[in-house]
Amino acid sequence: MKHATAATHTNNTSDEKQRLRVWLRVLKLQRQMEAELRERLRKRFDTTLPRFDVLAALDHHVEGLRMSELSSWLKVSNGNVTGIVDRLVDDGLVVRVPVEGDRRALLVRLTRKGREVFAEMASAHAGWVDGLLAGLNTHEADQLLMLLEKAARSSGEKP
Amino acid sequence: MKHATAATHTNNTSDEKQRLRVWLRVLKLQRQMEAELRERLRKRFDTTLPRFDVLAALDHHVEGLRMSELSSWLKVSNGNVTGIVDRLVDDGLVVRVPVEGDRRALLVRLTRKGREVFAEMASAHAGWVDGLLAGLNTHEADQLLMLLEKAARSSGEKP
DNA sequence: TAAAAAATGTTTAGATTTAAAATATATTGA
DNA sequence: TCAATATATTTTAAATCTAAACATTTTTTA
Repeated sequence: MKHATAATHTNNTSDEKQRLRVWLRVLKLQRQMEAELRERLRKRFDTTLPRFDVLAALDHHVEGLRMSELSSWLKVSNGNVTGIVDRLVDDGLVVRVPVEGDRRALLVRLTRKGREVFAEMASAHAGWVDGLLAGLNTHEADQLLMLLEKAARSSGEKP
Repeated sequence: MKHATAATHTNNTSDEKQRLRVWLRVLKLQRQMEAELRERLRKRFDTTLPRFDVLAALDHHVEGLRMSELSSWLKVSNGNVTGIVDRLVDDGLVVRVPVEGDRRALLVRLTRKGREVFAEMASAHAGWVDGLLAGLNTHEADQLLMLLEKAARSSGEKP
């Protein structure tokens, strides 16, 4: 017996185009929201998104993170984090603490001030995101969560 | 008669958290895919994502785009495009053409070489995206498209 | 029509970003 | 031990990015 035609089992052009559209729409949403959030962070807190991201990561990991853990958590390059942390140290929001037993490594931790400042920012930020995505009801947000998770898993496997 | 409780009609904390998770997952997917696509563009074509984006925009608009149209189409800042186009001009992939009747404006257009080079890149790029999102079937991709569109519309209205 | 306002693009200053090289420290193996 | 290797971080070079300042040109308006 013959197999079904290729189109039944493999990707055809229209599927490829559809997935490309998905990717372009992810990009569009991300850029749109990121631009809005960046502007609000700047106007209200005089800070930037990368700094907020670092503070969020450190707030989530109360015990602190090594530089390399920080960069892999944020999915940015290693050297990148150095400059951002430098500025946060200047602002007194984080500190670099030597790691006992490994003089190569440094633990980055929030200061008390850093924790306080971040709490304020995080609250505003969550409200902004909630407002921007207010057009999605609970069911839609659930579905989106699930599909995005599946997409991320897919794109994370392949490479 | 008393009104229903607030939770019935307004966003509660759990909804806010859920929308925040949606945003974080959009970010994660975008960063993951963008990192992968950037690396492949670099290794295979020795180019960058921003340059690819400009070429794509110009390929889509055969008649050419003004600098300001280009930056608003790509949703990046005005001055940003200047440098990227500069480099593409150096590479002979695009040209700046004066606009008749408005000596302030410049039209950016692909050269023949630019069109040829982009065609190759675009084909590979579409294949990469398709591969990265291969874990989504047609129905899921459709749903994702719809939900992302709705999310983008929502986040685009508020501001 | 002359001055003000708006539009277009570039330049500038500062921050972020990656990839790659450099530096410092730790671990391993002969 | 001590050289080779691995790990952690910083530094560097080049590109990108935003916001704001700037120069030109066009449009509006008084």
